[in-house]
Amino acid sequence: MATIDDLRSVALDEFSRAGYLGTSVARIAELAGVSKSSVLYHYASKEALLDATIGPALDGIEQILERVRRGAIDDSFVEEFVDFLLRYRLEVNIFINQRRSLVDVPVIERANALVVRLAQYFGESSTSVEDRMRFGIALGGAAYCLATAEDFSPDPYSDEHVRGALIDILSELLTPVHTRHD
Amino acid sequence: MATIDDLRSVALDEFSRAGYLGTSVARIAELAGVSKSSVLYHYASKEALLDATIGPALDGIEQILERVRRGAIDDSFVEEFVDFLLRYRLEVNIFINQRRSLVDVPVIERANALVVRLAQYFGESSTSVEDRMRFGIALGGAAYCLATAEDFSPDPYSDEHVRGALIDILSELLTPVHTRHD
DNA sequence: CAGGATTCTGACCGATCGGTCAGTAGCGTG
DNA sequence: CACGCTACTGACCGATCGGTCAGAATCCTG
Repeated sequence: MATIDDLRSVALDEFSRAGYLGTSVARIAELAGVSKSSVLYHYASKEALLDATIGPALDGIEQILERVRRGAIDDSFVEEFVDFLLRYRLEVNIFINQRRSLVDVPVIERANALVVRLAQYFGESSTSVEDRMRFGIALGGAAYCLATAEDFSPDPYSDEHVRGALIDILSELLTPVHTRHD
Repeated sequence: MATIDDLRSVALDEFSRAGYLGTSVARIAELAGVSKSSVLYHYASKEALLDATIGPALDGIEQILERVRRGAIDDSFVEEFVDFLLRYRLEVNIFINQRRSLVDVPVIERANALVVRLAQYFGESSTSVEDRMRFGIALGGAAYCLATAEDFSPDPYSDEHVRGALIDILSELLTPVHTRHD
């Protein structure tokens, strides 16, 4: 169904731009060119729509977690992580920036748990404050940067350009101090 | 008046935690132990309360801008910038994470303009994508990290510890590539 | 104590919210 | 054509939103 995908696409844009609480079901319906009732026909509730919107991105995080769990964090991991951020930039922006205001929403709690688990992998090798903050800055900063890039620059940069820059910066950030000082 | 300051303090916490849209005037009144009418007696509107909440932090940004305009960005600038982030961590978190969902609020538009101006100072010396992203990651990442630190770690680190780590990380991030490669 | 200003409150308002429901339009198949 | 299923809609609901207002409580000062 084209409508279902359209609704999810519209919801993704609006949930990221105006926020989940700042986006009404009627607004999504208006942007998609259907009635509010039609939105709630395809998706049982506004929450179910959020679920469908960021669900795939959460599955992507689980894949990354599985990969981290198996092997160590090497250079190719940063590359894969950046590709994930680029692919799901709006979804990541949603559950990074709005997770604290949507504590009672199940899918957000799932996102919270995943992010915490991911953060733990970075924190367990080194319990220093700085290394923990490096991961937080990398994640929160990249999410902020990718979602608001068009606000600061009129013409968006090419994805390849942004990808290269992000890999450089995040490699620098996520490489622990003790390995850099070898 | 203790009540007025209490209300602003409560509003600061809630606007940062649950978001401006996710915080009702009644909720603020409940947390402050007064009636909703009393809140709207001291502050003409919910928007005026937001104004009083993040206004001082915006004044702080203007001071930083003035300093940047006068002199170059040196090591002590990062230190001052970190102190600003630590002092106004909740306020910064509010207008960094919610500025896109509150586009019609005047005080948020003021914050937007200030952040854009600050970003321009970093972008004008180098128009490269990477240098622009470095500033975005530093600002968005630090705001995210400082506001959500307690979510990931049960016991908060001391401010001095966080301050030192943040200065290290942001110095590394904000030092342009061309100077590092000298 | 008297009285005016300040502080505070409950009752109420229109608007908007997410969600329900009965009903209809369209479409493919027998 | 007739049937059944999917897609869709307008009307409506209770709840909550920000905000208003008349009046009560409190406080300060003469």
